[in-house]
Amino acid sequence: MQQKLVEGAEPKRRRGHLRVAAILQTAGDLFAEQGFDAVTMTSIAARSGAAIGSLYRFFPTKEALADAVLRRFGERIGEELAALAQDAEHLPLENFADAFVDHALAWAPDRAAALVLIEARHIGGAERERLRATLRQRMAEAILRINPRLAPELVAAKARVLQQLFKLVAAHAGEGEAAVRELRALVRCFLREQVANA
Amino acid sequence: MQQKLVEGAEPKRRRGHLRVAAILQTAGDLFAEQGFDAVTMTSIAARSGAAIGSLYRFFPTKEALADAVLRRFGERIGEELAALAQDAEHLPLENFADAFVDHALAWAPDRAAALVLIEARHIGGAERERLRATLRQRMAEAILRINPRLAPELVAAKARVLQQLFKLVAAHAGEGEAAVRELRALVRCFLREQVANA
Amino acid sequence: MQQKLVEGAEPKRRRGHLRVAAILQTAGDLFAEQGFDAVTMTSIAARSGAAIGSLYRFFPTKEALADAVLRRFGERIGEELAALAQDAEHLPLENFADAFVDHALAWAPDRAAALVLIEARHIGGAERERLRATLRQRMAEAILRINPRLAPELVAAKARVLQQLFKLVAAHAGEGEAAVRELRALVRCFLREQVANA
Amino acid sequence: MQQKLVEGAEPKRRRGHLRVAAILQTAGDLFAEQGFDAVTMTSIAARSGAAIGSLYRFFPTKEALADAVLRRFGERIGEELAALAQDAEHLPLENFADAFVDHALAWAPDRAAALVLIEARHIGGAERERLRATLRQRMAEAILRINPRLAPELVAAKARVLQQLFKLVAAHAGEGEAAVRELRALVRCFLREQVANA
DNA sequence: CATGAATGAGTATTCATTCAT
DNA sequence: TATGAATGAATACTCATTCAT
Repeated sequence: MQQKLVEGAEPKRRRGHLRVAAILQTAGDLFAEQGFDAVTMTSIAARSGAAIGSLYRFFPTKEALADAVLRRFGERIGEELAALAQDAEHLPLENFADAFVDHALAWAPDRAAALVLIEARHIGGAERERLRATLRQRMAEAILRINPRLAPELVAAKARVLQQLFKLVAAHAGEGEAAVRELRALVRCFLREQVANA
Repeated sequence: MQQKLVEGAEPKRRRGHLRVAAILQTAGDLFAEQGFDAVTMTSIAARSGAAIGSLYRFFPTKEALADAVLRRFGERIGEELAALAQDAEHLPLENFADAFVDHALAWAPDRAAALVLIEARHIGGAERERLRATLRQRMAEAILRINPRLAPELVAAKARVLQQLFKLVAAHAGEGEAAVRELRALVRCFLREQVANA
Repeated sequence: MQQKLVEGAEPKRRRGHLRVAAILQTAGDLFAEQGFDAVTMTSIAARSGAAIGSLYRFFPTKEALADAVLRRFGERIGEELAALAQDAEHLPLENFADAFVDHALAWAPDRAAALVLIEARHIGGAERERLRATLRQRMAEAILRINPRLAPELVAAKARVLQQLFKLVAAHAGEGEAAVRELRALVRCFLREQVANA
Repeated sequence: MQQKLVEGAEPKRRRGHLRVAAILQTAGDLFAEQGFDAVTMTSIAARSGAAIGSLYRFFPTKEALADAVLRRFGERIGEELAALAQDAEHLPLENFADAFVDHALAWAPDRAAALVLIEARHIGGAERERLRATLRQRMAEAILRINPRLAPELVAAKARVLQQLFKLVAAHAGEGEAAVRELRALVRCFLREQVANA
């Protein structure tokens, strides 16, 4: 009804950039702790040390903020997984499986916020789909590097499973040695039998 | 609607049971569709044909209602999984793996509500923990039936993985033939190498 | 996004009717005093003795409430003016002019709220247009009764002027004898020269 | 408003004047378009090309700005009406009536902003009263020129009516030939019977 | 002086829960 | 006992105003 003059603009000064980063971090933490709906914009503002008005200068709605959190997560994990996919070529299968598990465990804390937001029905499906597509793409790359002769539709199906395995491993973060050993074995089993020797 | 048949208690009690069941079912459906926070007590009442006041007679708070939904889910899947665990003794490993996958896929719709509620941080951790414990217990039984010589702590670790595999499979519901084949292979792989031959 | 169950429903009990009437009256007064935007739903609730939630049971938005105020005004003044238009037949021209002025002066306080709301850009044009059309219709009836031979397009143009004269007179409420005499003369002048002898 | 007008002040002062004029014009337009409350200081700044901070240098509050808009309108229409009042002496009654209607129609767009602000209860009654007094004064002058023998209190009452007639005519801007003819007749009727031959 | 980022009180609206009928 | 009208605390979002740069 009225032009949203600068709303949602990129911050122009360093202080703005720092503030945006702080807000995103805080928001991610809170979303992970309490879920999308339970988190109030006021609480995000308070915990990130910003005024409520400042929050809205950078993110015009709560959903836009959640979108941004998700996007930032997508960018960061996208890069990480690209590097991981690279490893699929150099590393022996066993070592790659271990690297895969290590990555998943390391990312577990950050995943929490992303999971909450992906599950939340409020978040624009666009951002969600983009993230999903990115992850699946990375998984497909890894699989193709391990076994380049696989048919495309098989790659797709296996990429989905591998992606779920990433989630599965992350869900075990902080469970102790025995659990990690089981996970390593499971991933190796999958990579050996369903990818390498498919 | 009917007031005093013969002596009151019995028919009333039955009516009450039916009403409670209807409410639980409706609530579960709505939670699955829209998430815990998005569902209003009013909408649950309306869709289940109860008055809002009646809702509060049976469940003193929204969280209590969610707890009850979760508990009912736990009871039902607990029984199902007990039966599944039984099969572990009679069936050859491959067939058990298939049965496991079939069960997980069949339960997928009902899982939706449970997942939403487990994720929701409002739900009393008690109910959540009880559900988790039940499921893990059933998984442990199945594993022990496949390989009774496993050490208890190993059984526990593997039960957790198996439980996550149940979730992983359920997450693939409606994904098509190729996906299901991958899942069957994955579960077989796990059962053969990490349970039977551990 | 979710069914608005009973929201905005007609009240079913007497208490509800009284409450609705009180709210409409209060809202009209406040709108007249302070203008649409300056009035808060909270202040309407407080002054009418209702809880804010009760306000929203009957009127789902602030605009809906304003619409209702406008509609009630339209209904009441519509009836009044219909009676006035009747008089155009029985009364001599001079007396009708006086009656016209008297009516306008009597309605002045109620007009304030209506004017504010008609001016407010938020109010649904539908309600506004309906009110305008009603008033113009009554004016046209009066004019036709005074001079039935007038061509339709002339009637329309003169009805608009007469309607504005109604407003003009109302704007003079509380101005004293001299002013009223001037107004009576003006209206007579208009009716005699531009309606009766046109 | 002027601080120390010795050196360097001139070009700055001129720039300031231009800027102030631009702001007043923009503010007037926006108030007319959207109403007092709906217009934001930010939007006025943006549309007038000024920084929000500059806006507040010239006008300490939103109401002060509205006051200034109203004052400027008063000054301009005051001059116009003074010229119109002059005509009352030279022109025959009929021609003066036509000039009156023409002026009112020509001023209609500018009136919009003034009307909005006069209606808005935020505006200091002082400015409002001053404007009203100016207009009534001009109308009284015109009336006295037409009929110098009228008693002062009659002049006052008739001036009020004439002022309302100005508003009434302005409200008909853009209504077509037939309407304008009616208005001319109405004004002539008033001037002839209630002023010239009173 | 000019700028526009930051502030936070204030607003419409929702919904879990209570309680009079 | 059943009902659903009433309650009001809580929440997302806006915008006049200030002040550090």
